[in-house]
Amino acid sequence: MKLKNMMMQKDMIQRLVRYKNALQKFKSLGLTRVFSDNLGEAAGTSAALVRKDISLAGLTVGNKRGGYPIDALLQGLDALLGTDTQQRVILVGCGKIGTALMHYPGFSSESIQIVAGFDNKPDRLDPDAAIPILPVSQLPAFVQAHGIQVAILAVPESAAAAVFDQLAAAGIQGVLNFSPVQLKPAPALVVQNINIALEIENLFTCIRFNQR
Amino acid sequence: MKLKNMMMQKDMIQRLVRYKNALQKFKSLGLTRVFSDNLGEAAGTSAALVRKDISLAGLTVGNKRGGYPIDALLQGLDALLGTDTQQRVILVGCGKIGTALMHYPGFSSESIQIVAGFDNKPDRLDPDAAIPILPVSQLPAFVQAHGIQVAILAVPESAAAAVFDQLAAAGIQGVLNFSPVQLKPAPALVVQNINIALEIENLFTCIRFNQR
DNA sequence: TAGATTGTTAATCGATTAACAATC
DNA sequence: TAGATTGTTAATCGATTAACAATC
Repeated sequence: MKLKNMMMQKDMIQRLVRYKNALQKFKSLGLTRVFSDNLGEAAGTSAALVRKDISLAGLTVGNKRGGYPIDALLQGLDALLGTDTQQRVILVGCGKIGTALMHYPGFSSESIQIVAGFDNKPDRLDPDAAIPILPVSQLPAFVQAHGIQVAILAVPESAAAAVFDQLAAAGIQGVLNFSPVQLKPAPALVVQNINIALEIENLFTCIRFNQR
Repeated sequence: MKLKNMMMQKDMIQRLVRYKNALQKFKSLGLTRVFSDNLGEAAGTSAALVRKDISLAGLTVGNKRGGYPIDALLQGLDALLGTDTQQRVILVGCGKIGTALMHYPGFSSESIQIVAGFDNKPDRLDPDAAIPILPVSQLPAFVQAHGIQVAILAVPESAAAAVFDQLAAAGIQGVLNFSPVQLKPAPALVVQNINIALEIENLFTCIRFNQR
């Protein structure tokens, strides 16, 4: 169960997480084994890459004939990626997008839990709600008290850079950034950007090129 | 103003759009020229890649000494990427995420406009609102009547595949997919996936690897 | 002019794919 | 056994970077 390749980059991690999700789906369907091409299709990659990834991750539980046993592979992936304990997250910025995320049904199924929201607008605060909404000033203490590692950043563009600095200072290690700001890549702080407007612009541009 | 390289892939288009946004920001700051390294930093790439992209896109308006004139470069990019006319989009699935997107402030600034929502739950319908919410059954007619090319897909996982097929059948050419489903890549239909839960899982995994 | 910056070519790097021997 | 599928190595492919001549 050792990595053959110490350096495991974002893309591969992303695929491994996809494999895990796909395997869970297969398992819930009652299957016990998969072939590399099934898994590849389900995860949106090629069979060759599935085999390569599994091999590189040191999870070679495959059988040269009968494919991969789903349970063993899932176990290996869980051990590698971390057991799916509740993944607690805070949400910074409780505007429209933020509040929508607060009750996003897709989270519960992945055992992701938003444990608190933070905002600076007084009328948005609600310290006694099931998911409390607190002033940003209380963020560092909360992060430390609860050992929070990951934050969702859903503040307006104008506030993004400053709030990001506060998150970094508070010891946050991973940020899912919904603001259209290119955050400075502080080392050892993982940032994942989701720029919705940009994605739509890209779509239009890709379409335009398709038409030529 | 011709492409030197006919094949222009998603990544490069994405960067070009980023350059455009960055240049607009620079311009609004009153600047008239930029260097490749400024632009690279603003767009989150390297100076070398900025020069390469600009060259490959056939936009060589640079000056071997004084950098790029912002206006000329913007004009070239606009011609290449398409003028920023209003980019009209429909929204399919008007749950929490959907309604949040409906009034997302980041869209207006990019001249993206959601012109209608579609849903199947009767209590969500609202045909007379500023942004009407219509039954999905009316989608094909609407798409055709208004020449809609791009749809945002924000329906629950269980409905995603079926609705996607309807979109394809209706002639939609680009889909921004918020559902966690790997949609089948119908040719000549561009799909951009945003899987929020997956991104958060990735963050946790990356963090875990950082800590080793 | 001297210095700086582009445009472009060549080198590198890494990721994906192809292919095939091993083997269940 | 024969057939099929993995695990792994070698080949390919493409994207990024490095470097530098051209030149403002």
